[in-house]
Amino acid sequence: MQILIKEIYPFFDEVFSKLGVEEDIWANLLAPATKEGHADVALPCHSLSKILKKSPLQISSDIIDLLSKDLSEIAIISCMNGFINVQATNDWMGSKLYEISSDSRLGIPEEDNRKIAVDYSAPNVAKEMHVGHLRSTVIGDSIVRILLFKGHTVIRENHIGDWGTPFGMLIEHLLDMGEGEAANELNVGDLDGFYKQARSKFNSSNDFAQRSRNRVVLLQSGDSGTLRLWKILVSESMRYFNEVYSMLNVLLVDEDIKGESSYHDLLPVVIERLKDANILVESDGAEVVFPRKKWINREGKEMPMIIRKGDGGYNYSATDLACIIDRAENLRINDFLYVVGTPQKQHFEMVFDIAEMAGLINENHNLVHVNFGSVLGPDGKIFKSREGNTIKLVDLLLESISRAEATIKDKNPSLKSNERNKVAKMIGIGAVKYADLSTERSKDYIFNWDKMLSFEGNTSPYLQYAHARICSIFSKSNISRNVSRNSKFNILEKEEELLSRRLIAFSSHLEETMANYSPHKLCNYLYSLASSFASFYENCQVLKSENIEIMHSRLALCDLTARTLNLGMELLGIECPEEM
RNA sequence: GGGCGAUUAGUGUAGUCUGGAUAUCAUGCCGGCCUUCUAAGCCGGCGACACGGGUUCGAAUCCUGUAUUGCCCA
Repeated sequence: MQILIKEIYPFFDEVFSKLGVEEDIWANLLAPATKEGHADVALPCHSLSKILKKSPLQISSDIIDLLSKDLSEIAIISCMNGFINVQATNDWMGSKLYEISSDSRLGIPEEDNRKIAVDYSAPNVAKEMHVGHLRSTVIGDSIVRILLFKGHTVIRENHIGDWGTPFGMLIEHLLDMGEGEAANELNVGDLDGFYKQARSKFNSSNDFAQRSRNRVVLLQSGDSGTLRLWKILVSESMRYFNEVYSMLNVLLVDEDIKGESSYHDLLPVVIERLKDANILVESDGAEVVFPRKKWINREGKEMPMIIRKGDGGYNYSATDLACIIDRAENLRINDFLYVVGTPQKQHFEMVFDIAEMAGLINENHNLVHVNFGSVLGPDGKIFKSREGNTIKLVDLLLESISRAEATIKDKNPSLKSNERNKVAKMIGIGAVKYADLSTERSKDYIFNWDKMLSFEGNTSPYLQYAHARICSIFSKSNISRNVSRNSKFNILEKEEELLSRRLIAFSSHLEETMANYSPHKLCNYLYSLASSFASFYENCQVLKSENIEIMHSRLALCDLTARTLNLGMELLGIECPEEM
């Protein structure tokens, strides 16, 4: 209830200055109540006890005596256990709801524009997308959507793995197979099959292995014939990735692709910069940098970050540093967000440290590793199929859609089949995405069909269901959604109060969500909103209200709830059907 | 060996950054609610901060030790 805090702040300011308490002592104490049932906003007085030389109980009651008259329009003030409790009045909430409802942004302010790069998804050319890519893609996409909505300039960067030694072997395999045949296989999405065949030939045939090594040299020296073949691999893979992206309904498009190869020309610059900064040293034939923070390896020796290997090949770290130069100096980015798994934590700490040591970035740049945990199977190990293979992301999504479709058939047989197809996609894809987004991102989670597709608990189908029920009310009435946007909110029942409180809190929850790039906070909020709507729905008749004013007020609550759910879900990258 | 993280009802999960009241929510189990807007729902009950020390008026939250566990280290 940040809105309420803002509103009552001046009143507290006045009282505290009378009492002679400095602003920086009390200002942080005024915060949302820890328990929703107690109040909207609370101020614990215990720590003021030493300053004012009185008991917390005495202080809280003194303060409310000085406050209550002035605030009665906005909130009811009470005190208990040394806390001052501030509870918004229904009238005040009604007027806030009216303001929010008449705003197309639902009360979410735009922020001062920043230029932000979000690095996410990052599949590998000629390799299948699996659940490991799911989290990066889904979390990154939600963060992008929220930042855009908040008014920032967002550069999406999809760093596909399109360079390095495996490409020698892949190109040779493509030649063996014949271009047409290979393109075909990649196009139907059998990337893993293609990669595995190449890999097994590489392991079993010395001749093939030698050809592959020669091919890498040709590729890296820019041989035009080789580059042409390489481009076939890249473009066929991209075609396939785009299919997955469109299925997932994420924003990534071809323009967002930044292959490792695109930093190729910058790699020598990286070496130069590190040399200029006097931090590049030679170690075992490799060119390395020792970060300021010490890391110890298995042998107990201080561990450097390798920039360039003894054979002259560049490491990932070099590409990462090149990318930092590009962002800082060409793109002029303020915030760099890396949506990459937790196992890469040490890597990023080293890279960021070195970027700073080399002066590639300064205090105006904000580099954040938006890390996330792994998706685990039912056994608690990295998610694999029963045969021990990695599971293709497409198969996973298709299964989710077909499971959703079966449920719809069962629960709502009257839905027409073409409609059912559309809804099944929204529910099936939404379920997978929501399951991924709704848990605190740094934690691992166990992939569980029954749970994510359940209509009970904190799931996407539950939220979509709440939305569909609201749409159904409007379709049963002859009142349009627009009409209820001009209605007054008249809050009477306790279910209406709770729903109203939560509707008003949307903007502050979205704020918190972005403060540390945690979409799960938005999920939790939307779930609590849907849940308070469900109680309202059971206990407060809308279309059969006692009188017309109450009906219009309730319709307005329904409309605002649906819009909030819809916008919230949109920011997560999930669609809400009107009927399901 | 070094480093980083995790541990909250039977199960899952929020809260931990920034200490505050009776620890969130769900699932599960038990008991209620459909002649009324989608019961894919709602209402009520049961049940947890890994363990020890410290700091504090106050600790799930901060510090520290132990146990268990996950991940990273040319």
